[in-house]
Amino acid sequence: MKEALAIFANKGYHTSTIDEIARASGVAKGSVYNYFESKEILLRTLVFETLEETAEMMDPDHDGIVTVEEFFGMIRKSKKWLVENRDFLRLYFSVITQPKVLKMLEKDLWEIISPYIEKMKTFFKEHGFSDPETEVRFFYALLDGIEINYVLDPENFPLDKIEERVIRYYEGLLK
Amino acid sequence: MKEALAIFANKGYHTSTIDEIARASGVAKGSVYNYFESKEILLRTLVFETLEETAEMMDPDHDGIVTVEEFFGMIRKSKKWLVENRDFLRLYFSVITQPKVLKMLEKDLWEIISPYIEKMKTFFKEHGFSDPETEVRFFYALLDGIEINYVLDPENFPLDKIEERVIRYYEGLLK
Amino acid sequence: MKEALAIFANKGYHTSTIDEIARASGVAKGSVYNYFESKEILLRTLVFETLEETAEMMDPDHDGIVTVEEFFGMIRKSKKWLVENRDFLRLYFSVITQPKVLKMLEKDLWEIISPYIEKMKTFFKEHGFSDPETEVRFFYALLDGIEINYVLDPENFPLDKIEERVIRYYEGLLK
Amino acid sequence: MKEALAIFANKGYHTSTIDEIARASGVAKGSVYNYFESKEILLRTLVFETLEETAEMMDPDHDGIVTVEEFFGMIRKSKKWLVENRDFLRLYFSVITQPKVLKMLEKDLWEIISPYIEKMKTFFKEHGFSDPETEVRFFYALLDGIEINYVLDPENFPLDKIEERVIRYYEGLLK
DNA sequence: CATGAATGAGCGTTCATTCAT
DNA sequence: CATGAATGAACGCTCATTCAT
Repeated sequence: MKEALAIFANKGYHTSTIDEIARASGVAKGSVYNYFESKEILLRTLVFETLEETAEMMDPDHDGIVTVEEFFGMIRKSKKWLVENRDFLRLYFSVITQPKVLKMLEKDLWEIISPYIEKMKTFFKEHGFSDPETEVRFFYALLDGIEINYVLDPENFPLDKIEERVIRYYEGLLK
Repeated sequence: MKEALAIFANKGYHTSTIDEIARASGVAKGSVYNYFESKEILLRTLVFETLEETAEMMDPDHDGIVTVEEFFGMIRKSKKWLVENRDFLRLYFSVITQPKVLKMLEKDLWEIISPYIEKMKTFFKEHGFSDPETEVRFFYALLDGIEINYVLDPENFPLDKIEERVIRYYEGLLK
Repeated sequence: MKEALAIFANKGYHTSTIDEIARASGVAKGSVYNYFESKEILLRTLVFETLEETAEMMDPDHDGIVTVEEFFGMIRKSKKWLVENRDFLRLYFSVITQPKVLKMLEKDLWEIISPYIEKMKTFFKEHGFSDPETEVRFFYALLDGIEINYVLDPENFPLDKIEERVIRYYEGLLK
Repeated sequence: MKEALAIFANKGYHTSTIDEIARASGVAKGSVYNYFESKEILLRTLVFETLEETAEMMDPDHDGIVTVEEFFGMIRKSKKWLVENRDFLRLYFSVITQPKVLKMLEKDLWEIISPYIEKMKTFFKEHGFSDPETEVRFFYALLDGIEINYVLDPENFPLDKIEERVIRYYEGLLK
């Protein structure tokens, strides 16, 4: 799976071949099929496991209430993760923008993501935002936008400055 | 090209076939090759022409100075365009996140986009932002994030509310 | 036809396209079909006309009897023609060695060639060769071999010396 | 490869299809590509392997000196081989006369052939020929001419008589 | 008679998947 | 459970040929 991730991320799903992945992993092509029913399921498994790990790691709260510190902590953790997982994120974006693939993933993706959305909704609500629903969407849109811009041009995108910009912005809103 | 756009957008570049596009367009497979040297060039042409049109249409200023009204006008136009061009945008995102394809497009994309970035940089500078460079990046990241979220889930994404949210935010900053 | 010859000779029949030939000739693709029913017939016509011209030009005798001088004259003329028609000869060899094409040409080729064989048979017979039939075959095989060797490597094949070698050989036999 | 040879020889390289070769060989089309990277490489491999085998088999001398007996033996072996390998030879001639293909083969061909040319040059030199270089060229041109005439019309070409004719000729020269 | 856009059959090649060993 | 040869459906692309203008 490690090799598959690297290859999918660098060449794109359709342009990567099972043969390539097998060779890079040091196993025979046939062996890949002992672990994954199909190329699509390999991708799916790959994306999910990473996503679940990430989600867990990123969980801003482990007790049910998101504090302001946890909120900012999460933003900083996001950035760190982003830098360390460029490859995955590029793959992720390329996958979710492939209509067919999206369909196959979206239900499960939603299950991973929705609890976070709920928690953030509560967080914004408790800090006096009049439309927490929209606020969450706005917040995640902003993060997604930053991620995609970083992933597409990691050399030039001023990630640190943007991070500070985001934090200062929410500091203003949350105080 | 219209059919190609629809098909590429709905099925993804690699999953779409020339035969399909030809049939949908009511011409023979071979005829496609009278107009486009290859599948890749069809895609490229498609993306570029739409992008150039859009860029021109979206130009916030036609005199050299971006006013505050033009800035907000541009945001509103963006939203309108976004709604009307879901298909294209889905294709666009799926294309720029495909590593190989990106390489083939990036130089030319940059040529289309960079003038806008420059203008916006000047705009933010003249309105007293201390780091206009970062501000532009932040602004475009936000727009990209909104776009991608809308495109991936147009039914549920509260585009209107988000638009108002963005406008109110920049009103606060620009007054 | 001139352009077709050049192109067929340089790229081979199957690798050359009608489009290419039309463009090189300064006419439209469709026009080619006003003069030649098909690509194959263009080739056929080409080969034949050149072959007939050549045959006529090469005719060692115009009165029915081949003299020794005419015989040697013909050898010299052959060489001259060979140098001037490398292109055609390469095409010719590539064509007659293509089984399918051969079948389509062989009957007509034979009609062009056989009178010469007959004349040469008589020539050798009258000069005391015990097996004129074999002698003619030997003679033409020798010429063909020289031609093919020259055509395949015109820079290095010592055509002049070989010509002298052949002439001296037959001088020995014919005196 | 056996089937490929037969098919290439009988239909010509460009007119033969991989599908046909696969079917004749009793394997699937895709399997051909497990053994040969491309149609061109299949052809190349085919020609080379046969050529190398032949060259080795035809080697007139195994000790460094070509004797007169070995010389005549080689001519006789040539004839035998020629009769048994009509197919290959037809393919061979059709290949070397295809301009493009020639380019791709010529360097390697030369490496196979040139040692024989050298040996023959020495042979003719040691038997008192004033211009061994030309003599070798003449000799091989004669053989090539015979081969091509035989291959193009095996039913009628008097191969045995020609062989005797050649041998008698060189007996005259070498005594 | 010239044109060149349109056609579509056909081919080389790829690659996910299977399965006998 | 590992292997990798075999499979064949599928696709991009070519090009001889046609025909309406």
